[in-house]
Amino acid sequence: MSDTPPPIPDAAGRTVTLDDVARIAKVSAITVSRVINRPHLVSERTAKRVRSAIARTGYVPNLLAGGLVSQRSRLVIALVPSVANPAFTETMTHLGTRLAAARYQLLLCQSELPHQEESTLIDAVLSRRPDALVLTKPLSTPTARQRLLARGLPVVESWELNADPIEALVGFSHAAAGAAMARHMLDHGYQRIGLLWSEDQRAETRRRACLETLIEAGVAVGAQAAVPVPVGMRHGREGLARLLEMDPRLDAVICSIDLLAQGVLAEAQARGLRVPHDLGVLGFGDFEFAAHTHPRLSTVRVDSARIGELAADHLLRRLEGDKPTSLVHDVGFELLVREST
Amino acid sequence: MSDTPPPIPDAAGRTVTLDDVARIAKVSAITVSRVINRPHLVSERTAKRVRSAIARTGYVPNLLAGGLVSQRSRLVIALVPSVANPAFTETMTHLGTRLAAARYQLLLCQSELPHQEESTLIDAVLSRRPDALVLTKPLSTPTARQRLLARGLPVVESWELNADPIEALVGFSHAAAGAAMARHMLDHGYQRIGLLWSEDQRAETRRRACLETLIEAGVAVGAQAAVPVPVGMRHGREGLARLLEMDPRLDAVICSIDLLAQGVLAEAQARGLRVPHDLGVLGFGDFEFAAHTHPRLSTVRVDSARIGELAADHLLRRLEGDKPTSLVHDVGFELLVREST
DNA sequence: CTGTTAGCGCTTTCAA
DNA sequence: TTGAAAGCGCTAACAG
Repeated sequence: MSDTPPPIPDAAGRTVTLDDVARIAKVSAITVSRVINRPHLVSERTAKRVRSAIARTGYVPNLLAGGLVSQRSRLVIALVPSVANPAFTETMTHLGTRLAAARYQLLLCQSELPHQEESTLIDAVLSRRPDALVLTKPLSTPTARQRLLARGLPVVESWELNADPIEALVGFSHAAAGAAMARHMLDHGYQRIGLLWSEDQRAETRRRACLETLIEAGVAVGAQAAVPVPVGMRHGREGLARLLEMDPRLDAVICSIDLLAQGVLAEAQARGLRVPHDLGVLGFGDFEFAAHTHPRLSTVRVDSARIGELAADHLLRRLEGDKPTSLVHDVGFELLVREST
Repeated sequence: MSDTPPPIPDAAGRTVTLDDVARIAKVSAITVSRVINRPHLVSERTAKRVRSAIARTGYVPNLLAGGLVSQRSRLVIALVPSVANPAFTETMTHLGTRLAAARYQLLLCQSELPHQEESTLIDAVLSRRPDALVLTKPLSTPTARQRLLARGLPVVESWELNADPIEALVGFSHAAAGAAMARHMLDHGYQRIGLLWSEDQRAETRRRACLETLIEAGVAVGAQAAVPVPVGMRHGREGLARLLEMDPRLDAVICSIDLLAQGVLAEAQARGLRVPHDLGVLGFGDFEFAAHTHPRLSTVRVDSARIGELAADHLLRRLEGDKPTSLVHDVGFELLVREST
């Protein structure tokens, strides 16, 4: 059992500190600190000795202490409604990757757990003293907003393009997307359109714009149904059933999100309705599966990865000391016409 | 604009500290601390004054400082491969909810970002001094394991039931699940079975057991194909195509995960194969969509939520000072026979 | 029930 | 290139 080097925690059970390492390497504590954080300030000879001491002791820096004195935690916290929402995964992957490359750690906080109030949650997050925050939706509580403003913390709000960002905004116009969805259906000549929508603020913005465009064009909106979040395929199936009950002659359904569209596809199939011949189906989000359903789903693509990258870039610029330049970046969206419309 | 009370950060731009609050409330710092952390030790009269001072100043505690001295961060970090994997969402929601109820904050760390080495990642996580860790898969690096062991940190490994846990293990036997999947197909009389599998260690464990059971029963495994992670529906569609090329007479396909099975369903449909008549399809995971595909997908259900609850319970017990009782909890699994087999 | 003292582990600042 | 002193903001331990 001597092939793995012995662990050497401290002689007692005490956790190893910078001073312990310093003593072993016969240097001062600050030198050890420099080897870890600013190695270019230390001679290679000394650094080597220190690194060996770190390895032998299994020293792991205490960022609580480091962050307390330096006022930098190298921590970025991102709020996501829940990890169940596939919309944000690409954003988070790219955000995390880019931040990690700059030695910042991204940690995710689920914001839509039961009994969580927004301003309490923000306080809990701020109490960790992150260097920056990423929000996947804008704050609705004024006090929470003020906390961030007061602190001058770098913040990126994302997946939206509302009027009044705290500091930076990376997203797209949900209203424009909703209108584009309507126009697409209009172009394809659909006449009796049903709307299947999730009870979510952003989805609601898309729905309104969509409905307005449809009405302006004089097209009948035969039926509308709302489903609770978090949505699943189940709501898509049940939703189509409800819609068809309200108006059996629907020739198309627009869905607030691909998950619903997928359910609609399944329900249509179960009822022997041919898509797109008997029923056109349009989704939103371009989730991975959308390109591989049968028939393949027409949808709206949002560049989730790019949102993450832009957020990271802004944050990194801010963290390098740049002034809080207010940024509003529209990443746009793209209507993907596949086989379901 | 005077309906929202004025913010009052510090007179200067300095962030508000405990001492500031104490001065305003005319009490000592420790009393403010008590109002926040152990309110039962403070008279209601004093507490009231303090709370009002907190509210007026917008004070947000600094947990870096608090954690440094108290050696408790009230932070639990969970490692998830990536937020893209729906298997863990229920686990994380329930874990987070239960921990929050006990005043612990759960933060998620993505462990499968590019350029992330396991032991480096663990060190980065440990440097935040969390009070506990939850792993969605066991550590493979011996040094990382040792770090945790040495630190005596409460740790739950989950979604597995391997031989040698660091401390606690909540999961199920992937081998048993694989065998059960095979037996199910056998019971239904399938004769030429294809295996579509993702390149993932746990999936591989299930595949082996599945294959073994099939072979023991003397059933032909006509074809096998592996797909890279992260898997998507796309791999399911392409996978069935490859499988059918290898053996056009396949009468069933077992998939390592529901996402693949969903793709197989779509591809079968696109080719005019009727499920389950022409082709039986079995998935794993019982993701939300599985019950709502057409036909509904037979699969293996794992109680993801319960894993999170059990993990939380163990951690909470440990954090209340209990000895590191080694726990191995088998949550089992359930074969859900729906319409695709 | 409230306060005083000391110090957690680290980095900043200044000096050599 | 290295080090000494000071202190970040908070809570444990003890005293009153």
